Amino acid sequence: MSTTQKPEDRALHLEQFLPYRLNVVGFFASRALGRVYGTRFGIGIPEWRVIAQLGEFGQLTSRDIGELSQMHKTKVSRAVAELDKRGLVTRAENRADRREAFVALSAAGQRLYAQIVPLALAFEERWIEGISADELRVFERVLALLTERGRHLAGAYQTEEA
Amino acid sequence: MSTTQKPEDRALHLEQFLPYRLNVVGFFASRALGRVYGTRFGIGIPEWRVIAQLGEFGQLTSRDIGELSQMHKTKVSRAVAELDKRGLVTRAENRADRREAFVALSAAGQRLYAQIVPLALAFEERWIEGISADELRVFERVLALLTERGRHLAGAYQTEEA
DNA sequence: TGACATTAGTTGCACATGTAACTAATTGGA
DNA sequence: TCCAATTAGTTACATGTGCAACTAATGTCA
Repeated sequence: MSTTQKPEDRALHLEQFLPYRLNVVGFFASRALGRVYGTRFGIGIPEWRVIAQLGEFGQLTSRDIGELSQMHKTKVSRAVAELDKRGLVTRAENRADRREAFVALSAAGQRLYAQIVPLALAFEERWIEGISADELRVFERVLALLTERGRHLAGAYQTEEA
Repeated sequence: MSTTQKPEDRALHLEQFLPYRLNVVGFFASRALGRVYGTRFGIGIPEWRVIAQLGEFGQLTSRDIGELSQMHKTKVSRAVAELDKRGLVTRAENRADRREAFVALSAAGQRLYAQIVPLALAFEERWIEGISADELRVFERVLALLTERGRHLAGAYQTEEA
């Protein structure tokens, strides 16, 4: 017998297994942020993502929001409906294509956005504190690559690009 | 007015926002793996984590499994029950402490584990292919740091360490 | 023009999951 | 010894979410 091992014969250690590790850190991120938004503003992650995109881009259709923030269209639909119910967004039918509607932050929504953004940035700041710029650059580059490959390995949602 | 900006006055770009990015990549990881296990073996992520830990450590209580694999005790309970129903694990009461039970892979479970491990490792391999060892080292170190901080920022489950 | 395909968005349904409450067993003092 | 506190594990309940099916509007092509 050979002592050489095919990569596939290596042992598996879950705590070193990259997909597992990424899932865990993503879970922590989501949970920590959800705690910030939830306790102070009473909104969840999907609602936060909608607000963030509208705050950045001003006016979007639900379809756009879903594509930009990687959310299933039903999740977007429900988040927008919830924000509408709370008066944080407005919906205006596109008269050139009456299937879709332009969603935008209301005045109250803009005030909320202005409150959340500093908290979000401070949260991020505290999280990456002490990590060198060089290391962060490498980390973010690898992360972008893994995300792009992951998107394909995962197989897209119906609504995402084919 | 000063032109200097406090960090908190920076604009927010969701697609650059680290918690968001980590959550997205973690979602892709989970979904891609779930596809592999689900289509070929009919098991989900929680079941896979239980199997992985038992394959690695041989015999564990549900409590241990939850701690090692970062899962809520109810998720572990249900996953173990499901695997038990399929005959993939065995449960043996600990006679020294009859509250808990030792869970282990059955013969069928061990065969399944032996089948899954190469697939999981190949999946990981394909995912990180082409990334230099140096970059990966940096990436994993930063990832470990972010995970540890995220664990605290997220606040622990009831069952995790206080 | 008309028929079929496509798209934006919503909703019914089934399922997964966290919280809280629970049972049963054990531990730790007074 | 006895009672309160703790722990392992399960379950009822409410909620979140994806898929499939749906409606309404638009695009396409003959």
